Amino acid sequence: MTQIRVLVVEDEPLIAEDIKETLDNMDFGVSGVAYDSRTALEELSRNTPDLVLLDVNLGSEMDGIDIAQVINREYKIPFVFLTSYADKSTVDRAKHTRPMGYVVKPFDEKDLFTTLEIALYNFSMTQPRVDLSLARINKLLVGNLTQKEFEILSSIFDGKTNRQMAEEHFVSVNTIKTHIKNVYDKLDVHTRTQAIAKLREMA
Amino acid sequence: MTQIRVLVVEDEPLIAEDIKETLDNMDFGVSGVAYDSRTALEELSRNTPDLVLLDVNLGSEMDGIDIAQVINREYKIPFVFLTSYADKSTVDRAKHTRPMGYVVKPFDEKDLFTTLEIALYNFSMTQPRVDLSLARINKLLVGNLTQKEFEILSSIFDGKTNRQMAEEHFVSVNTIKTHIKNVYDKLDVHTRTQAIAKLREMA
DNA sequence: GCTGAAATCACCCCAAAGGGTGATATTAAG
DNA sequence: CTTAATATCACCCTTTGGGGTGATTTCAGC
Repeated sequence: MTQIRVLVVEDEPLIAEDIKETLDNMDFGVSGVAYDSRTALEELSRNTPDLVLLDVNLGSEMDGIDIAQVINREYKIPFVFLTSYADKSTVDRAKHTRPMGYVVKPFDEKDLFTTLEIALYNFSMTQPRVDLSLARINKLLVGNLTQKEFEILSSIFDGKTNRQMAEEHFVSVNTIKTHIKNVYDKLDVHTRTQAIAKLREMA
Repeated sequence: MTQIRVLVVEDEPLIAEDIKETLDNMDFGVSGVAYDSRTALEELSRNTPDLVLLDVNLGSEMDGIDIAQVINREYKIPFVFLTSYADKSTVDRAKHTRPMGYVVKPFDEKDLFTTLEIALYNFSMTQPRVDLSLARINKLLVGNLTQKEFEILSSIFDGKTNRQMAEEHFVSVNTIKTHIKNVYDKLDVHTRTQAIAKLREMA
């Protein structure tokens, strides 16, 4: 199973270890752990993950929110904030970075999993296509759709017609129809609106 | 403009007044304010609102969660919890009542508005038809769709075909098609998937 | 009692979507 | 090297959906 690669940015080594262990037992793989912002930025550029778990309060010059801004500007991958307490002004600042989710410490294993899952799903649905991670996200969340099938499903989600998709992908309408047929089979639906409803209920 | 009628259940008179003022300046009308659970239940039966803003911690025998259960059982209208602090076990209990949203005190005006809006929208989309309040919800959120048009739009959202809708509404497919045409005109779209996308972006 | 909005339905036509089958080229994995 | 998965396309046919027009009924508001 292709795993989602998660970068954990957390200055408390004990908590970081806890998270790492928890993630290892799920369908998520830890691509790296950073105890400070500098290491986090290095990890991002050298070993770009599919998702970042980001502690808001780091002991270093840059805090989690600063890193979030870098991610938005340069990497365009989803991230989820880790917070120990709900300081209102910090939460307000954090909100503006449009995180895909929040996890409150001490975290619950199941909650963590669900939050990451939903974060990935929503991200994949709302962001401009990020082909690199699409296949992985899809494998974890939707089932066995291929990359192409997933892209086409996303287009359906956006309200595109078969003709539009054909033009965008530089293929014939017949090809699009074939992909859609496969999607329907895999999702066990018969129309595009049913497919959309199915996606919604899976989120 | 037909207003959404909101019942405010909050034992702190000062906060209750604050909320009332805030709501009065929006497209929401306050149908009543209850300082305790008994009054809340009376208001619910005598003057049923479209939505309830529910403080979790009331000073009385029943707390907000108990009231939420009554609402789910007997009124089937959406409600949003008001909480001052995020006590984990309370939040867990609250979650099981399937609230349509949470507002944390001290609340932000804009947040309150958005939360209520989304609560109404999601409720209208996920619950079995609640015809009484649908027209109002629709007027506030969607525009000028008639009640029937809105119901049909909801069915499209659920992935129904025209034939299915016709059977459910005991009318001909032609009638359904006419309604759909009107919906498309009003939403300025041309296909059902576009209509769904439009609804999503409005939420 | 007239007006207008809403809901009902019937035609028409054409475009789009769905379902079945089969074929081919490429690539990844064993 | 062989196999399986993926992506590509064609052809068929049927169902569904979308657009245009016009008609009737009902009901609330003026």
